[in-house]
Amino acid sequence: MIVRFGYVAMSTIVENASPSRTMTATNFQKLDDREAAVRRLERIAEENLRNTLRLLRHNRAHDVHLYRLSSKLIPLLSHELLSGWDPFPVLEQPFRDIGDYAKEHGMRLSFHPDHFTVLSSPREEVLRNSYLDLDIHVRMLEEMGLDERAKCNIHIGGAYGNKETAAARFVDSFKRMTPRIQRRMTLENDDKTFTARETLEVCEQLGDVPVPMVLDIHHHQVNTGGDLLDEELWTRICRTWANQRIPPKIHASSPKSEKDPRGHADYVNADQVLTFLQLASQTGTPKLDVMLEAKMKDGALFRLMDDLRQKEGLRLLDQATVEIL
DNA sequence: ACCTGTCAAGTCTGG
DNA sequence: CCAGACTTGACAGGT
Repeated sequence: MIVRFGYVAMSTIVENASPSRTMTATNFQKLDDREAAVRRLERIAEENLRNTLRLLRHNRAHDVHLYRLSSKLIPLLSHELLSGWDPFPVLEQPFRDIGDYAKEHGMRLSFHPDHFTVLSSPREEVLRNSYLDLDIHVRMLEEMGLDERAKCNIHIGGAYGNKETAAARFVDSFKRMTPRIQRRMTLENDDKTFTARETLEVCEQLGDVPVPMVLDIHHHQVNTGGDLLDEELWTRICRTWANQRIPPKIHASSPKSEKDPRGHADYVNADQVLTFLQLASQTGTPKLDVMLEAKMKDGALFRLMDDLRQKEGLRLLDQATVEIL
């Protein structure tokens, strides 16, 4: 089994390369000249996109083929203060540059809209904003010229006292979206509410619109729902990735401490990751992508590779890829 | 240069 | 019904 590793949004190695610079809404309002303020937002967005491209070059130099884009590339986009603002024409070239580079080097890019995107919400306004947010994320992938293999990953959302009705509401809200958005989505189990099996069941319920599931092995560890992560569960998860033209993806991170097991540690424990990789390899998974969610970002990735180098039963293919033997 | 409280957005808990 | 926690990188304003 071939396993590629990636990291999220920012680098702890490349300096001054934030893809998430922003401006607060209060500060935007303080500026007298609205036109100038809007141009400043556009400059920040350009800089975020330029830094994203810098990070992709860094990734290329270190064989990292997997990267999650920052959701904060364009500050205050979709904020009501900026209704009517369309920054995309100005940002056309920087978006395309990112997409071109990613395609040229076979990189897998994704987004993870944050926890304000909640399709299980009973509140109409929350749902409407969630739709808008997803639309924007998909729009950015389209501006990059990336095909449907570039996904947006979200959680099921809140339970509101009744997980079953919440899940049903999620399914309903999901089905109301256009195929254009639906085909870009993946669903991930969370650390408090929807377990791996429950998330998988939602994916399976959406059957006619195939929605792959991203398994987060750390979330599963702190929210098992009593289920064992075994070959059967993994095989079912893999089935959601059939016909996607991309390998299944998982998220990996380690508990911050015993006191805060849900928090993310600086680095990732190699043995825990390896245990899962061996399970996946045994089920006959040919390829797997692993997104690391550690505080030290790419620093954690390279440390993990160093740690894996010492282990039996695998070999390093390059700086960010291993083969499980 | 460095430190601290605050930030657009949601949900859950506890008072 | 409302305040605070949760969680995170970055701002904003202070020293």
